[in-house]
Amino acid sequence: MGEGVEWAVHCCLTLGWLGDDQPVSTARLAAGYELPPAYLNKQLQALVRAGILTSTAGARGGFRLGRPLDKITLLDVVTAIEGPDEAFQCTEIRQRGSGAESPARSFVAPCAVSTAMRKAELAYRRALAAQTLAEVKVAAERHVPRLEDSVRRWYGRG
Amino acid sequence: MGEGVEWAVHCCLTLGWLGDDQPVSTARLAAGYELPPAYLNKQLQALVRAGILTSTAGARGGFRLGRPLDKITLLDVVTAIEGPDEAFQCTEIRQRGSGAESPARSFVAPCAVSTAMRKAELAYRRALAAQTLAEVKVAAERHVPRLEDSVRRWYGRG
DNA sequence: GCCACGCTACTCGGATACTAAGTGTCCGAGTAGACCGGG
DNA sequence: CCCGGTCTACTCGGACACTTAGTATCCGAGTAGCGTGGC
Repeated sequence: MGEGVEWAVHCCLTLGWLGDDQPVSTARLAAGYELPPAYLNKQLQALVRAGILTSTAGARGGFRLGRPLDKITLLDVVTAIEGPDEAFQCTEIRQRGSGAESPARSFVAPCAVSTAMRKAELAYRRALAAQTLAEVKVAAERHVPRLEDSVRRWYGRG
Repeated sequence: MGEGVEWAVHCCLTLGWLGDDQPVSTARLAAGYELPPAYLNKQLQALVRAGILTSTAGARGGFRLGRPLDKITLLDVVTAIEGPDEAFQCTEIRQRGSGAESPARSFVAPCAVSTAMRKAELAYRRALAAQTLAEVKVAAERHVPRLEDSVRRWYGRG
């Protein structure tokens, strides 16, 4: 999994702490985590395409949350960055070679291996979808007191 | 996720159908699924290193199951092929930049993002560990009747 | 006829190229605000 | 003093290099069985 996911989640949380009053530019977000600005911008563009963020161009432009954090799940972010298709891709190798002798039943019977892998991946996606960014934000604040104030202060009170 | 996982699972199932009487070479397994033999051999080597398979060199050599299929989980195969480390790697970007002002608490407080992602990935691994290759084999036989006979016949009765 | 030796064919195993996805960077299009001149 | 136009600075957005992981291949080390020669 690419590291863009980590960047995206942290940036969304930061946007949540700073509030939607005014957009935050890529440069400031990148400076906050010491990330390459241009590449971070690429990831944020993916979030915009997914509707998680909204972007405003021009001077004093930047990124804003597209909807409140409790309406954004971890699955939304992962899907936006990593793409919609799941990790395990069944290439139907069972139909090649020895399985080729019976082409008739090839398309009706599901691949047992694929089914088993999909079951696990579904559990993964369910666990991701069950967690909203609002919950993650609360957990972070619970671990570190005064976190929101600290962030707002660092970014120049948002 | 690499396609080697699919190859590995199918090969293990085939070895289960053929029985452990005599080892099966890479060439025959590769011919059964029309896969590149040398590369498949590489994946099988990974399974041997993980203890899932045992290899015997020399003429009439090949691969055998290291233990019965009901003692091999999907997680075992995935870990053997993809490696032990999990997909999401926390690089602790929260400590860089804005978070650097408080280095003291950096190592005590866990990263909320990492915790959330790990929770999902744990669900994934649990779902993988809950399924043994024996169960997958039974499922495949349920979908396609006479499957074992068909496989044994294609491989020259094992 | 039986046994020991050597030989060949076959297999795994790791070292070596090739390809694609992920990572990182740069430059152009567009906009909002600021500055300046005129009324 | 107020308003409109222009101009600049800043931002997003996509197009262009670079690096690492994954894919594919080849060749060497080692072994089991078979053939051959000797006893």
